[in-house]
Order: sequence, then structure tokens, then C-alpha cells
Amino acid sequence: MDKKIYIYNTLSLSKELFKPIDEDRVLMYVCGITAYDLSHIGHARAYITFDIIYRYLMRLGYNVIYVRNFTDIDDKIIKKANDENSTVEKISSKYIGEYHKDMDALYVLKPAYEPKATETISEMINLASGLIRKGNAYEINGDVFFRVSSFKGYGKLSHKNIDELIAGSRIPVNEEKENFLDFALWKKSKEGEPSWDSPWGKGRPGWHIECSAMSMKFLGESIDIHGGGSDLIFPHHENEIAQSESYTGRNFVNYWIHNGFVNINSEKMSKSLKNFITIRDVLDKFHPEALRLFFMFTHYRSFIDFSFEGVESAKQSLLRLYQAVNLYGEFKKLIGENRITLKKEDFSAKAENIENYTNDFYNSLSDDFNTAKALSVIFDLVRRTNKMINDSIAQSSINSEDALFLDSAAAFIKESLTGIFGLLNENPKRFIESNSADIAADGGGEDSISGEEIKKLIDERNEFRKNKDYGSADVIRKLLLEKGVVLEDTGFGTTYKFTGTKRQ
RNA sequence: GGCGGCAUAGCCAAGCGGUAAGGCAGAGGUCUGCAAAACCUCUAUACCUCGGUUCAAUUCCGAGUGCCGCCUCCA
Repeated sequence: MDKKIYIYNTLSLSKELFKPIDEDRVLMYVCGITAYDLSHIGHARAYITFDIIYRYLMRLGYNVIYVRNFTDIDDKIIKKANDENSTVEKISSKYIGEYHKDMDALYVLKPAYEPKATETISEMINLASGLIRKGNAYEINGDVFFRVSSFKGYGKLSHKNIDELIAGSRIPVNEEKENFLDFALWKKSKEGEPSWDSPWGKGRPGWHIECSAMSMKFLGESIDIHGGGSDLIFPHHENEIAQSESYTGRNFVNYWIHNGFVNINSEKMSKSLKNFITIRDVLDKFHPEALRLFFMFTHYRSFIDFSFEGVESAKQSLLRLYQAVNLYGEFKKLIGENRITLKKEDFSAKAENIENYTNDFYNSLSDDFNTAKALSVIFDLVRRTNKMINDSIAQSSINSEDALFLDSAAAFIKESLTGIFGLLNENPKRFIESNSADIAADGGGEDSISGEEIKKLIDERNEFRKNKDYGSADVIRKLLLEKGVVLEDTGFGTTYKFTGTKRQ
């Protein structure tokens, strides 16, 4: 497999050939959540994006060391703890637990390390002390600030000019700081706040310092990939670069990857706008894989407009994928029962080559993780295999080349969708049964008739059908439909479902 | 005010110098006693507008219009 991949680097605003520091190893750090509330779909997009990047790099054979942190000490957590008469520790551990539940539900793989800021305090103090020693930071009454003017690369990630930032500033300048751009590495604690001893008295860490400390602790001074939502570019990541590179004198990160935002009605989702949707809100109504697929249909760097209709559309697509896997299973069964004969001597003039598809698929993902394009390759393949299978069922035979192609196609679809995209984790039959398209209709439903009654009527109807008394059979079909029950005659017997909106 | 992004069929969305992937929805068909489900086929004289460069532009350049984001905590 060709390992040559291109990644869009926020630092250069262009795609670059990816070259890890160590040939076979990738050091990756992704900014995690501040644990003070349920995670929203913006978090879901970010962590699903990096989950796919993680899975794909591993698929290419890299040993990926993935670190994703938790911010468990911060103003918002303190406020929540005060509001709820609780403690910072209780609040943060509660929401870290909820976050893990969400990530597990979404099939997001666990990183190798999930450090918490509060477990890295001494490393942060060391960093801040070192920066003061080097003249990159200064202390004022127990607060420690980073001196932005001491780092000449400031603004290289967000492509901002320091002078313009100052000129455009509408932020009231903190009188204590030398410069309004200077940011806190360490904050003096107020009464009743959690605090740690430091050379500057009791206090707690500033936000930006934690990621530098945790990244260095687990991955070293220079790493390959650092990622997060595009809102983190400034000031968070810009500040991380400033403090890390000032401290080590080395390049902090080679590739900066940022995912686009989730919007609601074309506007940024945010708490102040009250257009906030949690991961739970979506999983109440849809299968987690539908959400994953919804995100994958759009390139990770574009903003994405969230809507339940969009997830519904993705769910239908997901169903198509499951149907294809199921159809292949049925086909193999027919082969096993000799109901389709394998014609060994037959060779088709233009045998399909699975590599045409796999190459397109890998090339798409290697071009800045273009999941939308890679998916189109999968759907093309699905159409091709569906047709091949249906044709062979119709003819009760298949030539050995096509059969071989089907086997490799099925294996490829399964391994790429499950292994790289984190889809098709369910048993196909069960998924299809519980997700069949709903019939929109008013009235009826589970309250109007019992399962026993329905089964009795189905038996009666099938008796009529056996005797070819279709008129009476249809009377029962109609009767049940009025009660909101739809009958479906399948090869395995008659099944039923309720009309109205069923939620999966 | 400064910086940046986006504008492709009914909807979503790839592509980005050589004449428009894919998904959803819709329409036809196969199958079925009828139906449903499934599957197959079809569905953009051309990619916001106006100029320019080019043999050739949706794709590059310029101007304009519209939407959005960052410059403050935020995935």
C-alpha cells in the first residue's frame, strides 16, 4: 500500500506531503473537551474526524500514538460547581463519564492516553518557571503571563499580524499585563477555588499551558499532528506554539489539522444562540452510525449545516450499505445450497478488477482524508456488486471470475467501512429489520391493536391466501391498515410494522 | 475596521484547466395474487453575476452580489 498522503496544514494553508518524524510512527495530539456539560454534535464531528484520521493512519501501517486530553479545571467548571453546590472534581468526572459514553456509542476509538489537566500540574509549573527564566514570561502578584512580544513567530498559525490585532482590539486591557495579547500561564486562585502550590503562591493553571504540558509529557517536544476544531486556531493553538517553542527552542508541531464547524441553519452552533444540539439529542432519534455517515458525506474542513433531515438522509444511505452486505450474504447462501452454479470454464471478456476501486478509495483518503469521495467509490462498488448478484440469481449461475470479484469486493467493503469509517458494526439483518423505511400516516399505532390480535389476523389472511381467496385476504390487509398496521409478505413469511413515525 | 472561508441539480455534496462523483428525494422498470421491501435504470447544454487569461474555465485572475466564520470562552 502506498503510504504517500497529503494533509492540509493550517500553518501553510496548503496540502503538504505527510512525513512523520519517525518513519513508522505518528505522534498525534487532539484537544479534548472542557468537562462541564454534555457534549454536543460539534464535539461529535471533531472527534469522529480525528477518529477516522487515527484509524486511517493505522490502516496505512503507522504506529499512531494518540493523545486526547480533558480540561478538568477551568472557570466554567468552577462556576458550574458553585451553581450546583458541588465540587470541581465531581462536575468534571461526571461529564468525563458522559463524554466517554457518547464516544463509545459513536464507535470513536479510545486514544492511547487521555490525560487530565489536573494530573499535569507540576509539568505546567515547570514550563511556566522555565519561560520566566528565559524572559518569555513574567509574574505579577501571583499571576504569570506569557510575553507575546518575546516570540517573533506569534501569529504564524492564525496568519494574524500582531499590530493589527492590537489596532482592532475591542477588549478592555487588563491593566496588569504588559500587553493585552499576553495570556495567563498561571492564575492566582480566588477564595474557595481549587488551588495548587506554586513558586508564585496558591493558584491554578491557565488554559493554553495544559496542552503544551500534556503534549510534551506524552509525546515529546516535537510532534507530527496536533488537531482540534477551527475555533481553536486563535488564540489557543497560537498560544501553544508560542509557549512551547519559546520553551524548547524547537518546532512544536509539524502538521496542524483543524476541522470545520457544525452550523444550525447556516449559523454557528453556540450556547448563547440557544441553537445547541447534544449528541444525546441525536442518538435518541438515530443510530450512531447515521451521524457518523452524515459527517463523512462532507469534507472535514468544510462547515456542515446540521439538520435531522440530513441525518435521516444519511440513515437511508447507511441502510443501502447494510442491504448490500446482506444481499451478498444471501448470495453466498444460494451458492452454498448449489442454487447458483459456479461456472468455472466461463470467463467474462472484461472481468472487473477490484483494485480499480480500492486504489480510488485509498487515493481519496490519502488526499487530505476526503471521506466524501471515498464514499462515492464505495457506493459505486455497491451498485456494481448488487447488479452482479441480481444477475447471477436471475440466471442461476455465475462465472468464477465474477464470484471471485464479489468475494474481494465484499471483503473490501466490510473492512474499509468498519475498519476505517467505523460503520457496519451491527448485524446486517437486525439493522435492516429495525430501520426499514417508515410509512408516514396518521393515526393507528401500537396502542390500537395488540400483537396477538395482529398475529391471529395474519394467520387467517394467510389461510385465505393459501386458498387463493385474495378478496378476503385483502379485506384483512385493509382492516389492519386502518388500525395502522402494514403487512409485508416476504419469502420468510408475513411481517408487519406500524405506520407513523417510528424512531430508531 | 482587519483577516479568512463558501456560492455546483428539488435537497445534501465531491471535483477544480479538457467539457459535471456519490447520497437523499422523485420518475420508470424487474419481482410479487395485490402490495410492501429490495434491486436496476433514468434525472445539471453546464457549476451566483460580469469582465479577463487560455486552443479550452465550473476549475486560474479581477470586480461585484449573497451567506458564514475568526479577531473574546468555544470542537
